[in-house]
Amino acid sequence: MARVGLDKNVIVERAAGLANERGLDNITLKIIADEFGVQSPSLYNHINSLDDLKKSLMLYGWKQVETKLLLAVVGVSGYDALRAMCYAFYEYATDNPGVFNAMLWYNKFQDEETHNATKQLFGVLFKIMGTLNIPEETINHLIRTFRGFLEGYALLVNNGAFGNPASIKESFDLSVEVLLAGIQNLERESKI
Amino acid sequence: MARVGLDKNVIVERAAGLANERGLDNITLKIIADEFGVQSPSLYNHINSLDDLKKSLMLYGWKQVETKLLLAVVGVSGYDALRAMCYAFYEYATDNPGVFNAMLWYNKFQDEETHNATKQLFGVLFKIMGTLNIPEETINHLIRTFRGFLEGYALLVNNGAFGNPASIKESFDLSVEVLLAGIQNLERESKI
DNA sequence: TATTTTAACTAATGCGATTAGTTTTTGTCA
DNA sequence: TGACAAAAACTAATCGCATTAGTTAAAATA
Repeated sequence: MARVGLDKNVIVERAAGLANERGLDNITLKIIADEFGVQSPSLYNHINSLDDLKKSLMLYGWKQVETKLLLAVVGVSGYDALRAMCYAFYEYATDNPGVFNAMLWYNKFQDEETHNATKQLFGVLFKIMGTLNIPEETINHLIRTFRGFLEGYALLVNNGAFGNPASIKESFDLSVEVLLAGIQNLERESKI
Repeated sequence: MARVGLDKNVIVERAAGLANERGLDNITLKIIADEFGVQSPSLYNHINSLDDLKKSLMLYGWKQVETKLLLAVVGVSGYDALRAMCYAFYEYATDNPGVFNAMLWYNKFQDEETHNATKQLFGVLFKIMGTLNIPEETINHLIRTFRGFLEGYALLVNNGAFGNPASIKESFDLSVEVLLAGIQNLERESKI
């Protein structure tokens, strides 16, 4: 009955690793508990439920993504900054498929905490697109455009939905250019 | 012990309705069996497992989407046809959130049967983009672009990930125009 | 009409999340 | 230092679910 020194952070981090290895849907409290050499009910001293743990996983992921994306735009501006953020997000999502799934599904938990996890990220996006003379309302729309595409594309990649693996990177490259060119085009034609 | 007259199709259709109402993750064999006034093990005379049922749900969804999208492009061509398909897909995905989830997740079951469910759809997409003078290889990339965006955006909408519901439609409208303009732009600059 | 097949049934297993109640460790305060 | 309170582990038990095995009755077929 020696204490292991668990706490929520440790559990979330281990769960993140397991989710990435085995898939989010395949992790159980039993599996996590075994990792720590502990009985599964013991985890309830640190978490409220499996759903609670998955929500923590979601927040953990968004915080990591935020950090990664903010780093990616240091010293870059305009369309290049947007491009860099797309690549950084894609890299995180495909490197961390389990955590990414939690980020995806648990959008439904959107609340104050979630909001805070991505506050800076939104701030930076507004700044970047602001320098491109895109009005605020349009920026809100375009963030959704990128988010939809990036989450969707990464999800398809992670689930092996694309037959030919060789060209997945090329498809992503082209997709990003299409999005950026589309924004430029609408801007030029003053449709934005 | 009167027979109810179940078969796989009936079960799949009922499961589709339940999934749309309650969410894919919340349907159980018990719930489906109750709907038919039958014990849950009885379902095993018609399906192999819950996973098998979800796979059927995925195929069912893709077939419905195919039909809907093919209808949407009757009498329309070029970029207008692409636009029409985007809207048709989005409508199906948001009208049928449960089935759409099955379509999404069960990409991993990609096999001959799945392939057949969307064969015509791909054919039509190639035809449409072919008339826009887009080379075949690029068409393959662009289908992925659209698929990523459409599935991702619909997923975010279905999960309530966007705060302000009022402007969700506007964001979609703009997103589609960005994509179409992006393709046009790259084409004009001969980058495709 | 007899027989085979099919589709329902009941009973049972096993797994996972979760809860309740118990014991032991650890940290705190007199 | 020693009692005590809090925290973290434990065991035992419940409940709901998917799934399997074996049984019975209805339908289809010969």
